[in-house]
Amino acid sequence: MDTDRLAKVLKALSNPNRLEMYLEIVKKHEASFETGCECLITDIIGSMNIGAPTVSHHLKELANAELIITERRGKFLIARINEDTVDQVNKILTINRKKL
Amino acid sequence: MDTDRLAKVLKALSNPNRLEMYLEIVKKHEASFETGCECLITDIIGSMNIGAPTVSHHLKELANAELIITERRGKFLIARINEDTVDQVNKILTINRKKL
DNA sequence: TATTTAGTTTGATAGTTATCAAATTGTAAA
DNA sequence: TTTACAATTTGATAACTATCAAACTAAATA
Repeated sequence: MDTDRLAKVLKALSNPNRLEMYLEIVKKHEASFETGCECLITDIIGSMNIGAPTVSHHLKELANAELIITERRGKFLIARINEDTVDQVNKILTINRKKL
Repeated sequence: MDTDRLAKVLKALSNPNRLEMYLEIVKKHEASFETGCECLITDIIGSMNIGAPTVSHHLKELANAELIITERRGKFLIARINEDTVDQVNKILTINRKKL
């Protein structure tokens, strides 16, 4: 991942509401290993203090940055984490300390 | 670190030029374990395609986010990484996978 | 088919920001 | 003390963005 691409990913996470959404999706993602549950967008819209159009906008930003993948489940929309992107970001941002 | 604070840190890294500066400082920081060298801002100003006022502005954003610490060395300015902040950010952004 | 529910699109606005040129400050060297 | 170098401040501008209301589309259900 080059610097421009990384900057775009971080920009997608740089808005407080969007970051909160992302972290919520991560939480559901982590829990899903145990529960098998999926992250319903309708719950996010319900729990946040911003309107549906804004949530929709933020979702698209996160998907555009390839941080999440969205999918329709009948009437609902679900979001999943794109672990690949997250792992790459973490690798770049980690400080390589002197080997002991 | 709460969500708002994290968003601010990520915002500081969300501009391509600022991110490039930051990664440059990290690189010098990592090398310094071997070389003992410090990161001179004058080198960054010389190597980037933006003017000194913009570099100065970006530096302040990075320092404000507590990602770096700046210090005068006579005529020059040096920058150091604030490992604490970086470690905290990484911890939050890492996905906790199911234990085997 | 009519109605409700879930989410999107569009258009507008207020606020933010990256950048530069010009002027300025602080420090060292001649 | 003059000169040169390093970086900051100020003021301006163009571009971007978070948000909302209103209108819309898609899917399920009555």
